[in-house]
Amino acid sequence: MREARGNTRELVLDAALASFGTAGYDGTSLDDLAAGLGIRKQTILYHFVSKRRLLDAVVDRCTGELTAALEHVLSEARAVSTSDWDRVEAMVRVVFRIALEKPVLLGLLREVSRPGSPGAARLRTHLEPLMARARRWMEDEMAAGRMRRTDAQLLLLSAYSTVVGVATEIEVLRAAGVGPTLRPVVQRRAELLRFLRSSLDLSA
Amino acid sequence: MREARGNTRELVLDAALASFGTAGYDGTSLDDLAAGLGIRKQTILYHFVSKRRLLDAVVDRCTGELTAALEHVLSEARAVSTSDWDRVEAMVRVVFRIALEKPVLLGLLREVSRPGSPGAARLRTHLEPLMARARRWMEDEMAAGRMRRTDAQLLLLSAYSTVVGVATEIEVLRAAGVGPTLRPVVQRRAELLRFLRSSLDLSA
DNA sequence: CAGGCTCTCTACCAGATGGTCAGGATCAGG
DNA sequence: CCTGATCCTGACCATCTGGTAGAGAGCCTG
Repeated sequence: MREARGNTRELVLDAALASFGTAGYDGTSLDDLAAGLGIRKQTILYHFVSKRRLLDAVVDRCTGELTAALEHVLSEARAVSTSDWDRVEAMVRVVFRIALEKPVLLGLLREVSRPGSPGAARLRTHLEPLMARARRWMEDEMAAGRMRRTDAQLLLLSAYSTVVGVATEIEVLRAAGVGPTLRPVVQRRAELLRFLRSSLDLSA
Repeated sequence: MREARGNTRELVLDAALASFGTAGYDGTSLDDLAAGLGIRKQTILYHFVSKRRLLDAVVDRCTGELTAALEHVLSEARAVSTSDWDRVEAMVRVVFRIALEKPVLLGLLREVSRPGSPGAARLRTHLEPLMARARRWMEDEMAAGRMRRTDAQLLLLSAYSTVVGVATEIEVLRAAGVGPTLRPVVQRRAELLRFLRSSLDLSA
């Protein structure tokens, strides 16, 4: 029996992302995952050797998407505008857009960023270059006197967790029945930007 | 065979808190939990009927501790000072102190606050009265013109998630090897207070 | 001492879990 | 038409899971 595809891998990745992001890694069974796809568990194992490697593959794809989106918006912003603040704002916007369009991705991030979680290490190795790059940028800005001088690493981690926190909050709101209204999201984004701006103390 | 105690229940609760907070609910097995205590799993089930109820008990105790600490600091602050802002600040301080002293508690909160997690409902029922109370207070403040008029529920949820986010961040820092230095924590707390102050727009 | 209560244990179970193995179906190329 | 590669599956397995049944040990009370 050979179905239409070639895309089974992708389908499995999608389903795995959804399940890992909502039920968690331990809360996901290969049998359930397969059943949801009308497939047998052995098929999953054929494509991804083990459950652990399936998680790795999911993390790889997601961080890939994320960094690609960030790269894209960065290069675009660099082409159009000269202001550093515009670039920061663009990045925040893209993170929020992702959070709205693909909420499961936030769930996965939450699941996999727990210290001690399988895949936490992998996430870190993927995010490390981004962090390093941002840190270098901030240190340059500080050296040039365009940014208030503080601990770049700390501020960066703080900004990261705040952005992710706010984005996650959207999910909480949705779960609390606040509904798909866009207003609170926009409001929160504005507040966050204000906060970041004062933290960074950028001369716009 | 009867050992020295009567405190087995408490020991199990402690261990369960630690395991649920780090490995998660699904990632915790009663056998491992028992083995860590030099005990058989059936003893755990004797005290807490089922794994699910064990989680409930852990959540109950933790939210109990938390609300007790908040109540305490609130009543104390009310006795000593007259300023609303002092009370807010005192509450933030107590949350940070808890986060530093009992980091596992944050882990549990993180685990159990995931939408769809078992015990999420229970957490909500425990936190609801606190939230309602805070909302009433904020609405009073707004009515009296001492606070900028916005969506109280939204602002509250935002403040909650920010506080918890920052407190959790301490754990992330610790995991990243930033060490038990107090400086970043104090710095973050100061930033957070500044942020809350501007959000609330309290006339101190 | 008898009998009950509290606490912990051994023994056991049915179901689910991740994973292995061998084989069946389909297709491309020689 | 044969062969090998790709993709998928049924049968099977060892292990672990939460949970049950029952017994025995220490303790208190009548």
